[in-house]
Amino acid sequence: MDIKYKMRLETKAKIIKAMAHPTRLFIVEELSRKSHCVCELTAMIGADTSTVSKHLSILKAAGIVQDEKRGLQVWYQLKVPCILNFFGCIEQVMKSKAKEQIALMG
Amino acid sequence: MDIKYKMRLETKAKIIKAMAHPTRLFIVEELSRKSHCVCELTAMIGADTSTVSKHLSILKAAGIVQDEKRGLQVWYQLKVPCILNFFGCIEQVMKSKAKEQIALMG
DNA sequence: TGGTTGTTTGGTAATATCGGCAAATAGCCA
DNA sequence: TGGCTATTTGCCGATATTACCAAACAACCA
Repeated sequence: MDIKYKMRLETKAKIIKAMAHPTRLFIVEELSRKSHCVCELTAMIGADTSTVSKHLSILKAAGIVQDEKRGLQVWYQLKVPCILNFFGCIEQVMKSKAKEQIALMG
Repeated sequence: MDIKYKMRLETKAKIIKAMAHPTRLFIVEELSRKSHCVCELTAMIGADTSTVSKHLSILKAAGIVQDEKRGLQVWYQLKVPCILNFFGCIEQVMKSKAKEQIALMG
């Protein structure tokens, strides 16, 4: 495991970690449908504005979303739609786990 | 955001979080090539056996890998190959970020 | 310019994650 | 059975993440 490969793994892990939070997952799913301003997302999530803003900055730093200032508001949009393909796989993991649960009970 | 959807998001986040670590990412990549026992992975990673074992148990709990006892050794294999599709997207994010860096430098 | 609204940043306390050591456990073999 | 090897579990200090409040910033408008 050379240093270069190690750094690559760390970079990848950071990007994945950016999505490893329920709120940020929600944001990504919502932005996959359409762009939203921080105020809209805050209303949907029901947390403090600063909390939502920080989640967005994490997603932005990871390169997953991008922002654009429009007057007073800041609008966010999904930058990498391929992220969505991934969700299908996650669902598959969930289904597989559910099946095992049932098998264990049967 | 009803409670059921919230729980679903938390479950998904847990699965993603399981991969959001360089060592666990390495394990997933290695297991995508072939099965390995804990001892092999430990040698490749160069950390304490207990540390590697814990990473494996996190991946197992998430439903990403499965284990099988063979004598003294425990062999792990990737359970959900679709996870690999995701890595392509992560690389895309990395490339997009790299491009921006270059653009910024002019 | 001063006030208002939308967003980000700084500080802080609660909680979670991580890695290594030591001890426990499991399976093999003499 | 006792010893040996491979793995897991318990514990603990160090570090990271999270959410909220308060304060700072930015852009608009009267």
